[in-house]
Amino acid sequence: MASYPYLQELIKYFEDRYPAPDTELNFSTPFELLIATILSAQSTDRQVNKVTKKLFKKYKNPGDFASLDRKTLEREINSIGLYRNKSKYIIEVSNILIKEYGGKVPGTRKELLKLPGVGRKTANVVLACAFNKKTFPVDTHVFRISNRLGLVSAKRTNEAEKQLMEVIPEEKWVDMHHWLIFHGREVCKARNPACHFCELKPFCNYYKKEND
DNA sequence: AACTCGGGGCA
DNA sequence: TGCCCAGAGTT
Repeated sequence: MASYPYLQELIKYFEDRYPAPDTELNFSTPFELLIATILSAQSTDRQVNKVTKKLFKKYKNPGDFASLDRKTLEREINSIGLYRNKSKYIIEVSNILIKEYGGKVPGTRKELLKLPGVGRKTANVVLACAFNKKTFPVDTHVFRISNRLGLVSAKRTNEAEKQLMEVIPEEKWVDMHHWLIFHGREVCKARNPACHFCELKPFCNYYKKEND
């Protein structure tokens, strides 16, 4: 069992400083969570939340989306990047859910990954947040920050996923996912990270490397 | 492994 | 204005 020497300090730092994670937990159904997560690819939560708030007032279940004309859906979500692809995915997913899964979101990774527009990260978010399954969603931020902090040493997201699940206590997986994303977006950016502002320097391999 | 989708945020 | 991004699919 791997361990991380600064784990308790890290968790306390995030708990004290960063807002309670709510992005993925705010949706009332697994289906809404799935759609919102598909929409979130390469897009900020502000963009996505703005759209989903309106969208889910008009359309709530797979049936509402399955019969939708693509142009109509595109107009609803065109303030989000990649909106043509996403419209297509959402309508296709909705039809598959109706035909194959009785209108419900499937609860296994294998089934989720077969849905168009659903990759490893989206599947893991749905599994973790809607089905309480043991997964650790890894996106580019989680991957970058967990490597910089030495939580993992991984060249692929799948490796990082496994190592994070070994190092982080299970009850903190979803929180840590959001904390790392928040930290990655606001402070520990891919380029020009705000190290001067970051109190995690003592734990950070990236900072050490840049300053020796 | 590289390329594509894409509007909005930010320098 | 130009650069980049809370991914996934295609070639």
